[in-house]
Amino acid sequence: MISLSLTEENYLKAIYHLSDGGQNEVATNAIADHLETKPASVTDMIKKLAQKKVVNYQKYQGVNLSEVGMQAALMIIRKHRLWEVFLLEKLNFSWDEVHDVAEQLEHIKSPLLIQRLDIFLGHPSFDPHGDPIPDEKGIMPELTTVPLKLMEHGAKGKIVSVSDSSSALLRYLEKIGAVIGAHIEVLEREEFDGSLEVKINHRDRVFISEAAAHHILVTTV
Amino acid sequence: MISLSLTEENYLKAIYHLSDGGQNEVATNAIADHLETKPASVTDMIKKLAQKKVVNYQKYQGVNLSEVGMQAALMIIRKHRLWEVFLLEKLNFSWDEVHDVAEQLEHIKSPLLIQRLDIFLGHPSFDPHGDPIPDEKGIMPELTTVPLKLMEHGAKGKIVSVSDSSSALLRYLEKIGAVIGAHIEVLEREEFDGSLEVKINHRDRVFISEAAAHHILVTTV
DNA sequence: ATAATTTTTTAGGTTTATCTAAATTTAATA
DNA sequence: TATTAAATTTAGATAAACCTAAAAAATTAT
Repeated sequence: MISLSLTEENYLKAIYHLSDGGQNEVATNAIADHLETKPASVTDMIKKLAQKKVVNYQKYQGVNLSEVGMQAALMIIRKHRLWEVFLLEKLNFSWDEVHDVAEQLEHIKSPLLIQRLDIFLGHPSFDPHGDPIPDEKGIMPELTTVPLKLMEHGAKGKIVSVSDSSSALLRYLEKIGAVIGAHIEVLEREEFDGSLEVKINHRDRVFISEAAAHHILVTTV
Repeated sequence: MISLSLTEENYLKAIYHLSDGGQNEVATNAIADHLETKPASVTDMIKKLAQKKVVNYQKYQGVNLSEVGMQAALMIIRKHRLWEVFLLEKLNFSWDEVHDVAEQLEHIKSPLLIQRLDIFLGHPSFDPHGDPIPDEKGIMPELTTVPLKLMEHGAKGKIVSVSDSSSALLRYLEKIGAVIGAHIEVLEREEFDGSLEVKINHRDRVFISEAAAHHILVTTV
Protein backbone atom coordinates (compact mmCIF):
# COMPACT_ATOMS: atom_id res chain seq x y z
CA MET A 1 0.00 0.00 0.00
CA ILE A 2 1.37 3.40 -0.95
CA SER A 3 1.08 6.09 1.66
CA LEU A 4 0.15 9.57 0.49
CA SER A 5 0.24 12.87 2.31
CA LEU A 6 -2.76 15.17 2.32
CA THR A 7 -1.02 17.37 -0.24
CA GLU A 8 -0.17 14.46 -2.49
CA GLU A 9 -3.78 13.33 -2.36
CA ASN A 10 -4.93 16.78 -3.45
CA TYR A 11 -2.59 16.67 -6.40
CA LEU A 12 -3.92 13.30 -7.51
CA LYS A 13 -7.48 14.54 -7.22
CA ALA A 14 -6.62 17.65 -9.24
CA ILE A 15 -5.00 15.56 -11.96
CA TYR A 16 -8.01 13.26 -12.02
CA HIS A 17 -10.44 16.11 -12.56
CA LEU A 18 -8.28 18.11 -14.95
CA SER A 19 -7.62 15.06 -17.13
CA ASP A 20 -11.33 14.22 -17.21
CA GLY A 21 -10.90 10.97 -15.39
CA GLY A 22 -7.56 10.19 -16.98
CA GLN A 23 -8.45 10.95 -20.59
CA ASN A 24 -6.06 13.83 -21.31
CA GLU A 25 -2.58 14.82 -20.22
CA VAL A 26 -2.58 17.62 -17.66
CA ALA A 27 -0.42 20.75 -17.92
CA THR A 28 1.67 22.03 -15.05
CA ASN A 29 0.05 25.45 -15.17
CA ALA A 30 -3.42 23.94 -15.07
CA ILE A 31 -2.59 22.18 -11.82
CA ALA A 32 -1.04 25.33 -10.41
CA ASP A 33 -4.19 27.31 -11.20
CA HIS A 34 -6.46 24.63 -9.83
CA LEU A 35 -4.58 24.28 -6.55
CA GLU A 36 -3.77 27.98 -6.27
CA THR A 37 -0.07 27.34 -6.10
CA LYS A 38 2.92 28.16 -8.34
CA PRO A 39 4.06 26.15 -11.38
CA ALA A 40 7.48 25.60 -9.80
CA SER A 41 5.85 23.95 -6.80
CA VAL A 42 3.82 21.76 -9.09
CA THR A 43 6.91 20.56 -10.92
CA ASP A 44 8.51 19.67 -7.59
CA MET A 45 5.50 17.67 -6.49
CA ILE A 46 5.02 15.95 -9.83
CA LYS A 47 8.57 14.70 -9.69
CA LYS A 48 7.88 13.26 -6.28
CA LEU A 49 4.66 11.64 -7.43
CA ALA A 50 6.44 10.20 -10.46
CA GLN A 51 9.05 8.66 -8.17
CA LYS A 52 6.26 7.09 -6.16
CA LYS A 53 4.89 5.82 -9.47
CA VAL A 54 1.42 7.25 -8.96
CA VAL A 55 1.73 9.45 -12.06
CA ASN A 56 3.31 9.06 -15.48
CA TYR A 57 5.41 12.04 -16.30
CA GLN A 58 7.70 13.15 -19.11
CA LYS A 59 9.39 16.49 -18.77
CA TYR A 60 7.50 19.24 -20.60
CA GLN A 61 4.87 16.73 -21.77
CA GLY A 62 2.33 16.94 -18.99
CA VAL A 63 1.24 14.34 -16.43
CA ASN A 64 -1.40 11.75 -16.00
CA LEU A 65 -2.34 9.18 -13.39
CA SER A 66 -0.77 5.72 -13.38
CA GLU A 67 -2.95 2.70 -12.61
CA VAL A 68 -2.03 2.94 -8.95
CA GLY A 69 -2.59 6.70 -8.93
CA MET A 70 -5.96 6.34 -10.60
CA GLN A 71 -7.06 3.86 -7.97
CA ALA A 72 -5.92 6.21 -5.21
CA ALA A 73 -7.72 9.15 -6.83
CA LEU A 74 -10.92 7.14 -7.14
CA MET A 75 -10.79 6.28 -3.45
CA ILE A 76 -10.45 9.94 -2.55
CA ILE A 77 -13.39 10.79 -4.77
CA ARG A 78 -15.36 7.95 -3.22
CA LYS A 79 -14.69 9.32 0.23
CA HIS A 80 -15.48 12.87 -0.79
CA ARG A 81 -18.84 11.96 -2.27
CA LEU A 82 -19.85 9.65 0.55
CA TRP A 83 -19.16 12.43 3.02
CA GLU A 84 -21.20 14.79 0.86
CA VAL A 85 -24.15 12.42 1.06
CA PHE A 86 -23.71 12.22 4.82
CA LEU A 87 -23.54 15.97 5.29
CA LEU A 88 -26.52 16.67 3.07
CA GLU A 89 -28.78 13.83 4.10
CA LYS A 90 -27.93 13.28 7.74
CA LEU A 91 -26.61 16.59 9.00
CA ASN A 92 -28.87 18.85 6.94
CA PHE A 93 -26.11 20.78 5.28
CA SER A 94 -26.95 22.86 2.23
CA TRP A 95 -24.84 22.47 -0.90
CA ASP A 96 -22.84 25.63 -0.40
CA GLU A 97 -21.88 24.51 3.12
CA VAL A 98 -20.73 21.07 2.03
CA HIS A 99 -17.63 21.61 -0.05
CA ASP A 100 -15.04 22.85 2.46
CA VAL A 101 -15.91 20.21 5.00
CA ALA A 102 -15.98 17.29 2.54
CA GLU A 103 -12.62 18.52 1.31
CA GLN A 104 -11.24 17.91 4.79
CA LEU A 105 -13.11 14.70 5.55
CA GLU A 106 -11.97 13.02 2.34
CA HIS A 107 -8.44 12.82 3.75
CA ILE A 108 -9.32 10.81 6.85
CA LYS A 109 -7.44 7.55 6.58
CA SER A 110 -9.56 4.60 7.69
CA PRO A 111 -10.89 1.98 5.32
CA LEU A 112 -13.19 0.78 8.10
CA LEU A 113 -14.72 4.23 8.49
CA ILE A 114 -15.59 4.43 4.83
CA GLN A 115 -16.91 0.91 4.75
CA ARG A 116 -19.19 1.64 7.69
CA LEU A 117 -20.24 5.04 6.40
CA ASP A 118 -21.16 3.44 3.09
CA ILE A 119 -23.38 0.93 4.90
CA PHE A 120 -24.89 3.66 7.09
CA LEU A 121 -25.83 5.65 4.00
CA GLY A 122 -27.26 2.60 2.23
CA HIS A 123 -24.54 2.14 -0.42
CA PRO A 124 -25.40 5.21 -2.48
CA SER A 125 -24.30 5.12 -6.13
CA PHE A 126 -24.68 8.84 -6.76
CA ASP A 127 -24.36 11.89 -4.61
CA PRO A 128 -27.31 14.28 -4.38
CA HIS A 129 -25.94 16.25 -7.33
CA GLY A 130 -25.88 13.21 -9.54
CA ASP A 131 -22.15 12.62 -9.42
CA PRO A 132 -21.31 8.92 -9.44
CA ILE A 133 -19.65 7.38 -6.38
CA PRO A 134 -16.95 4.80 -7.15
CA ASP A 135 -17.47 1.51 -5.27
CA GLU A 136 -14.94 -0.03 -2.89
CA LYS A 137 -13.02 -1.36 -5.89
CA GLY A 138 -12.98 2.00 -7.62
CA ILE A 139 -15.60 1.08 -10.20
CA MET A 140 -17.88 3.91 -11.23
CA PRO A 141 -21.58 3.04 -11.37
CA GLU A 142 -23.14 2.96 -14.82
CA LEU A 143 -24.92 6.15 -15.54
CA THR A 144 -28.01 5.78 -17.63
CA THR A 145 -28.58 8.74 -19.90
CA VAL A 146 -31.81 9.95 -21.43
CA PRO A 147 -32.46 12.70 -23.97
CA LEU A 148 -33.87 15.73 -22.19
CA LYS A 149 -36.82 15.48 -24.55
CA LEU A 150 -37.96 12.24 -22.89
CA MET A 151 -37.67 13.39 -19.31
CA GLU A 152 -40.71 13.48 -17.09
CA HIS A 153 -42.12 16.60 -15.51
CA GLY A 154 -40.24 17.14 -12.26
CA ALA A 155 -37.30 14.93 -13.24
CA LYS A 156 -33.78 16.07 -12.35
CA GLY A 157 -30.36 15.17 -13.68
CA LYS A 158 -27.07 16.36 -15.07
CA ILE A 159 -26.20 17.24 -18.63
CA VAL A 160 -23.61 14.77 -19.94
CA SER A 161 -23.39 15.64 -23.59
CA VAL A 162 -24.93 17.54 -26.48
CA SER A 163 -25.24 15.38 -29.57
CA ASP A 164 -25.29 18.24 -32.05
CA SER A 165 -22.50 20.67 -32.67
CA SER A 166 -24.36 23.37 -34.52
CA SER A 167 -22.77 26.46 -33.05
CA ALA A 168 -26.05 28.30 -32.80
CA LEU A 169 -27.38 25.67 -30.39
CA LEU A 170 -24.16 25.50 -28.42
CA ARG A 171 -24.05 29.29 -28.12
CA TYR A 172 -27.59 29.36 -26.83
CA LEU A 173 -26.96 26.57 -24.34
CA GLU A 174 -23.78 28.27 -23.21
CA LYS A 175 -25.71 31.48 -22.66
CA ILE A 176 -28.33 29.88 -20.44
CA GLY A 177 -25.70 27.90 -18.53
CA ALA A 178 -26.76 24.54 -19.95
CA VAL A 179 -23.20 23.31 -20.20
CA ILE A 180 -21.95 19.77 -19.65
CA GLY A 181 -22.09 19.01 -15.98
CA ALA A 182 -24.90 21.48 -15.25
CA HIS A 183 -27.79 20.37 -13.11
CA ILE A 184 -31.14 20.45 -14.83
CA GLU A 185 -34.73 20.07 -13.65
CA VAL A 186 -37.81 19.81 -15.85
CA LEU A 187 -40.44 22.26 -14.61
CA GLU A 188 -43.09 22.32 -17.33
CA ARG A 189 -43.74 20.77 -20.71
CA GLU A 190 -45.72 22.85 -23.23
CA GLU A 191 -48.02 20.44 -25.02
CA PHE A 192 -48.61 22.52 -28.14
CA ASP A 193 -44.95 22.66 -29.27
CA GLY A 194 -43.17 20.17 -27.01
CA SER A 195 -40.87 22.84 -25.58
CA LEU A 196 -39.67 22.51 -22.01
CA GLU A 197 -39.34 24.97 -19.21
CA VAL A 198 -36.33 23.90 -17.13
CA LYS A 199 -34.24 25.12 -14.25
CA ILE A 200 -30.47 25.15 -14.82
CA ASN A 201 -28.19 24.81 -11.80
CA HIS A 202 -31.01 25.72 -9.44
CA ARG A 203 -31.17 29.17 -10.96
CA ASP A 204 -33.70 30.90 -13.22
CA ARG A 205 -36.24 29.16 -15.42
CA VAL A 206 -35.41 28.96 -19.10
CA PHE A 207 -37.11 27.52 -22.18
CA ILE A 208 -35.64 24.85 -24.43
CA SER A 209 -37.26 23.86 -27.72
CA GLU A 210 -38.20 20.26 -28.46
CA ALA A 211 -35.54 20.13 -31.18
CA ALA A 212 -32.81 21.23 -28.79
CA ALA A 213 -34.09 18.95 -26.03
CA HIS A 214 -33.68 16.06 -28.40
CA HIS A 215 -29.94 16.60 -28.53
CA ILE A 216 -29.27 17.11 -24.84
CA LEU A 217 -28.37 13.94 -22.95
CA VAL A 218 -29.06 13.91 -19.25
CA THR A 219 -28.15 11.43 -16.52
CA THR A 220 -31.04 10.34 -14.43
CA VAL A 221 -29.90 9.42 -11.00
CA MET B 1 -9.73 33.40 16.73
CA ILE B 2 -6.34 31.73 17.02
CA SER B 3 -5.50 29.27 14.31
CA LEU B 4 -3.76 26.08 15.35
CA SER B 5 -2.05 23.42 13.27
CA LEU B 6 -2.89 19.77 13.74
CA THR B 7 0.35 19.32 15.65
CA GLU B 8 -0.30 22.29 17.89
CA GLU B 9 -3.75 20.90 18.67
CA ASN B 10 -2.23 17.58 19.67
CA TYR B 11 0.15 19.34 22.05
CA LEU B 12 -2.71 21.23 23.71
CA LYS B 13 -4.67 18.04 24.12
CA ALA B 14 -1.65 16.28 25.60
CA ILE B 15 -1.10 19.12 28.07
CA TYR B 16 -4.77 19.06 28.99
CA HIS B 17 -4.70 15.36 29.80
CA LEU B 18 -1.29 15.31 31.48
CA SER B 19 -2.20 18.26 33.71
CA ASP B 20 -5.48 16.62 34.68
CA GLY B 21 -7.58 19.27 33.11
CA GLY B 22 -5.20 22.09 34.00
CA GLN B 23 -4.56 21.18 37.62
CA ASN B 24 -0.81 20.48 37.53
CA GLU B 25 2.16 21.78 35.62
CA VAL B 26 3.31 19.42 32.89
CA ALA B 27 6.94 18.33 32.40
CA THR B 28 8.64 18.43 29.02
CA ASN B 29 9.55 14.75 29.20
CA ALA B 30 5.99 13.77 30.02
CA ILE B 31 4.78 15.44 26.84
CA ALA B 32 7.59 13.84 24.83
CA ASP B 33 6.61 10.39 26.12
CA HIS B 34 2.93 10.98 25.53
CA LEU B 35 3.37 12.20 21.97
CA GLU B 36 6.22 9.80 21.20
CA THR B 37 8.60 12.57 20.26
CA LYS B 38 11.83 13.96 21.68
CA PRO B 39 12.15 16.44 24.58
CA ALA B 40 14.00 18.89 22.33
CA SER B 41 11.07 18.93 19.92
CA VAL B 42 8.70 19.55 22.80
CA THR B 43 10.69 22.53 24.00
CA ASP B 44 10.59 24.01 20.50
CA MET B 45 6.85 23.60 20.25
CA ILE B 46 6.16 24.89 23.75
CA LYS B 47 8.03 28.06 22.91
CA LYS B 48 5.83 28.51 19.88
CA LEU B 49 2.68 27.85 21.86
CA ALA B 50 3.82 30.31 24.53
CA GLN B 51 4.30 32.97 21.87
CA LYS B 52 0.77 32.31 20.68
CA LYS B 53 -0.29 32.68 24.30
CA VAL B 54 -2.11 29.38 24.47
CA VAL B 55 0.19 28.08 27.20
CA ASN B 56 1.93 29.60 30.21
CA TYR B 57 5.55 28.65 30.30
CA GLN B 58 8.60 29.40 32.41
CA LYS B 59 11.85 27.80 31.36
CA TYR B 60 12.56 24.62 33.33
CA GLN B 61 9.33 25.04 35.31
CA GLY B 62 6.90 23.09 33.19
CA VAL B 63 3.95 24.27 31.17
CA ASN B 64 0.20 24.61 31.51
CA LEU B 65 -2.71 25.85 29.42
CA SER B 66 -3.69 29.52 29.37
CA GLU B 67 -7.37 30.47 29.38
CA VAL B 68 -7.37 30.60 25.60
CA GLY B 69 -5.48 27.32 25.36
CA MET B 70 -7.85 25.62 27.77
CA GLN B 71 -10.80 26.69 25.68
CA ALA B 72 -9.11 25.36 22.53
CA ALA B 73 -8.27 22.07 24.27
CA LEU B 74 -11.86 21.67 25.44
CA MET B 75 -13.12 22.17 21.90
CA ILE B 76 -10.81 19.45 20.62
CA ILE B 77 -12.01 17.11 23.37
CA ARG B 78 -15.60 18.01 22.54
CA LYS B 79 -15.01 17.10 18.93
CA HIS B 80 -13.19 13.90 19.82
CA ARG B 81 -15.94 12.64 22.08
CA LEU B 82 -18.77 13.61 19.76
CA TRP B 83 -17.08 11.67 16.98
CA GLU B 84 -16.67 8.74 19.34
CA VAL B 85 -20.40 8.75 20.00
CA PHE B 86 -21.05 8.88 16.28
CA LEU B 87 -18.71 6.02 15.47
CA LEU B 88 -20.02 3.81 18.23
CA GLU B 89 -23.71 4.54 17.98
CA LYS B 90 -24.23 5.21 14.30
CA LEU B 91 -21.47 3.34 12.52
CA ASN B 92 -21.32 0.33 14.85
CA PHE B 93 -17.67 0.65 15.69
CA SER B 94 -16.31 -1.25 18.65
CA TRP B 95 -14.27 0.61 21.25
CA ASP B 96 -10.93 -0.66 20.05
CA GLU B 97 -11.68 0.53 16.52
CA VAL B 98 -12.70 4.01 17.59
CA HIS B 99 -9.58 5.68 18.86
CA ASP B 100 -7.42 6.12 15.74
CA VAL B 101 -10.29 7.45 13.69
CA ALA B 102 -11.59 9.87 16.32
CA GLU B 103 -8.02 11.10 16.66
CA GLN B 104 -8.14 12.16 13.02
CA LEU B 105 -11.70 13.44 12.96
CA GLU B 106 -11.17 15.71 15.95
CA HIS B 107 -8.96 17.95 13.82
CA ILE B 108 -11.55 18.73 11.16
CA LYS B 109 -12.11 22.46 11.27
CA SER B 110 -15.76 23.36 10.90
CA PRO B 111 -17.86 24.77 13.72
CA LEU B 112 -20.96 24.07 11.63
CA LEU B 113 -20.06 20.39 11.32
CA ILE B 114 -19.77 19.98 15.06
CA GLN B 115 -22.93 21.94 15.71
CA ARG B 116 -24.86 19.72 13.33
CA LEU B 117 -23.23 16.51 14.53
CA ASP B 118 -24.17 17.45 18.09
CA ILE B 119 -27.80 17.89 17.03
CA PHE B 120 -27.74 14.66 15.02
CA LEU B 121 -26.52 12.75 18.07
CA GLY B 122 -29.07 14.39 20.36
CA HIS B 123 -26.73 16.64 22.36
CA PRO B 124 -25.00 13.87 24.30
CA SER B 125 -23.41 14.91 27.60
CA PHE B 126 -21.25 11.82 28.00
CA ASP B 127 -19.61 9.46 25.58
CA PRO B 128 -20.38 5.74 25.82
CA HIS B 129 -17.48 5.30 28.23
CA GLY B 130 -18.82 7.87 30.62
CA ASP B 131 -16.42 10.65 29.70
CA PRO B 132 -18.08 14.06 29.84
CA ILE B 133 -18.46 16.03 26.61
CA PRO B 134 -17.86 19.79 26.97
CA ASP B 135 -20.71 21.88 25.55
CA GLU B 136 -20.27 24.48 22.80
CA LYS B 137 -18.98 26.94 25.39
CA GLY B 138 -16.49 24.46 26.79
CA ILE B 139 -18.45 23.76 29.95
CA MET B 140 -18.17 20.21 31.23
CA PRO B 141 -21.47 18.62 32.25
CA GLU B 142 -21.94 18.01 35.95
CA LEU B 143 -21.11 14.48 36.76
CA THR B 144 -23.23 12.99 39.46
CA THR B 145 -21.30 10.54 41.54
CA VAL B 146 -22.65 7.69 43.61
CA PRO B 147 -20.87 5.36 46.02
CA LEU B 148 -20.40 1.99 44.35
CA LYS B 149 -22.27 0.52 47.30
CA LEU B 150 -25.51 2.17 46.17
CA MET B 151 -25.33 1.20 42.52
CA GLU B 152 -28.00 -0.97 41.00
CA HIS B 153 -27.42 -4.39 39.53
CA GLY B 154 -26.36 -3.89 35.90
CA ALA B 155 -25.37 -0.24 36.42
CA LYS B 156 -22.20 1.02 34.71
CA GLY B 157 -19.93 3.97 35.37
CA LYS B 158 -16.41 5.22 35.92
CA ILE B 159 -14.46 5.37 39.14
CA VAL B 160 -13.80 9.02 40.03
CA SER B 161 -12.32 8.78 43.49
CA VAL B 162 -11.68 6.57 46.49
CA SER B 163 -12.62 8.32 49.72
CA ASP B 164 -10.34 6.27 51.94
CA SER B 165 -6.58 6.21 51.77
CA SER B 166 -5.86 3.09 53.78
CA SER B 167 -3.06 1.60 51.79
CA ALA B 168 -4.42 -1.92 52.14
CA LEU B 169 -7.57 -0.93 50.26
CA LEU B 170 -5.68 1.06 47.66
CA ARG B 171 -3.29 -1.82 47.07
CA TYR B 172 -6.16 -4.20 46.56
CA LEU B 173 -7.96 -1.85 44.19
CA GLU B 174 -4.75 -1.25 42.28
CA LYS B 175 -4.29 -4.98 41.92
CA ILE B 176 -7.71 -5.58 40.43
CA GLY B 177 -7.41 -2.57 38.14
CA ALA B 178 -10.00 -0.51 40.01
CA VAL B 179 -8.04 2.71 39.58
CA ILE B 180 -9.47 6.17 39.04
CA GLY B 181 -10.84 6.37 35.52
CA ALA B 182 -11.53 2.66 35.25
CA HIS B 183 -14.85 1.51 33.87
CA ILE B 184 -16.94 -0.53 36.25
CA GLU B 185 -20.10 -2.57 35.89
CA VAL B 186 -22.12 -4.14 38.70
CA LEU B 187 -22.79 -7.77 37.87
CA GLU B 188 -24.17 -9.26 41.08
CA ARG B 189 -24.91 -8.23 44.62
CA GLU B 190 -24.54 -10.88 47.34
CA GLU B 191 -27.40 -10.31 49.74
CA PHE B 192 -25.87 -12.05 52.76
CA ASP B 193 -22.83 -9.76 53.07
CA GLY B 194 -23.56 -6.89 50.67
CA SER B 195 -20.47 -7.61 48.62
CA LEU B 196 -20.52 -6.91 44.90
CA GLU B 197 -19.31 -8.82 41.92
CA VAL B 198 -18.16 -6.28 39.34
CA LYS B 199 -16.45 -6.12 36.00
CA ILE B 200 -13.48 -3.73 35.76
CA ASN B 201 -12.64 -2.28 32.35
CA HIS B 202 -14.68 -4.94 30.60
CA ARG B 203 -12.28 -7.58 31.85
CA ASP B 204 -12.58 -10.31 34.46
CA ARG B 205 -15.12 -10.42 37.27
CA VAL B 206 -13.86 -9.45 40.70
CA PHE B 207 -15.39 -9.15 44.17
CA ILE B 208 -15.49 -5.98 46.24
CA SER B 209 -16.65 -5.98 49.86
CA GLU B 210 -19.46 -3.74 51.04
CA ALA B 211 -16.99 -1.74 53.14
CA ALA B 212 -14.76 -1.07 50.16
CA ALA B 213 -17.73 -0.34 47.90
CA HIS B 214 -18.74 2.35 50.33
CA HIS B 215 -15.58 4.31 49.64
CA ILE B 216 -15.54 4.04 45.85
CA LEU B 217 -17.25 6.89 44.05
CA VAL B 218 -18.56 6.19 40.60
CA THR B 219 -20.02 8.46 37.93
CA THR B 220 -23.34 7.34 36.61
CA VAL B 221 -23.82 8.48 33.08
C1' DA C 1 12.46 29.85 -40.47
C1' DT C 2 13.27 32.94 -37.18
C1' DA C 3 11.72 35.79 -33.49
C1' DA C 4 8.64 36.47 -29.71
C1' DT C 5 5.83 34.48 -26.34
C1' DT C 6 4.34 31.13 -23.26
C1' DT C 7 5.12 27.12 -20.58
C1' DT C 8 7.93 24.46 -17.85
C1' DT C 9 11.90 23.44 -15.26
C1' DT C 10 16.03 24.43 -12.38
C1' DA C 11 18.46 26.73 -8.70
C1' DG C 12 18.48 28.46 -4.43
C1' DG C 13 15.86 29.99 -0.30
C1' DT C 14 11.94 29.86 3.53
C1' DT C 15 8.97 27.73 7.12
C1' DT C 16 7.21 23.96 10.03
C1' DA C 17 8.05 20.21 12.73
C1' DT C 18 11.19 17.21 13.45
C1' DC C 19 15.89 15.27 14.89
C1' DT C 20 20.91 14.51 17.40
C1' DA C 21 24.44 16.09 20.22
C1' DA C 22 26.05 19.22 23.45
C1' DA C 23 25.30 22.60 27.11
C1' DT C 24 22.75 24.12 31.01
C1' DT C 25 19.69 23.98 34.90
C1' DT C 26 17.36 21.50 38.53
C1' DA C 27 16.91 17.57 41.58
C1' DA C 28 18.78 13.69 44.11
C1' DT C 29 22.35 11.44 46.67
C1' DA C 30 26.34 10.57 49.24
C1' DT D 1 27.24 20.67 50.79
C1' DA D 2 29.48 18.73 46.98
C1' DT D 3 28.83 15.57 43.57
C1' DT D 4 26.22 12.87 40.50
C1' DA D 5 22.21 12.13 37.87
C1' DA D 6 18.20 13.55 35.55
C1' DA D 7 15.57 16.87 33.11
C1' DT D 8 15.53 20.60 30.09
C1' DT D 9 17.16 23.76 26.76
C1' DT D 10 20.19 25.39 22.93
C1' DA D 11 22.61 24.79 18.57
C1' DG D 12 22.77 23.12 14.28
C1' DA D 13 20.64 19.83 10.66
C1' DT D 14 16.99 17.55 7.94
C1' DA D 15 12.66 16.70 5.06
C1' DA D 16 8.26 18.39 3.16
C1' DA D 17 5.99 21.76 0.70
C1' DC D 18 6.20 25.86 -0.69
C1' DC D 19 8.31 30.32 -2.76
C1' DT D 20 11.00 33.84 -6.35
C1' DA D 21 13.94 34.56 -10.07
C1' DA D 22 16.31 32.89 -13.88
C1' DA D 23 17.17 29.39 -17.48
C1' DA D 24 15.53 26.12 -20.87
C1' DA D 25 12.14 24.07 -23.88
C1' DA D 26 7.99 24.28 -26.57
C1' DT D 27 4.65 26.88 -28.95
C1' DT D 28 2.92 30.69 -31.63
C1' DA D 29 3.33 34.48 -34.62
C1' DT D 30 5.72 37.22 -38.01
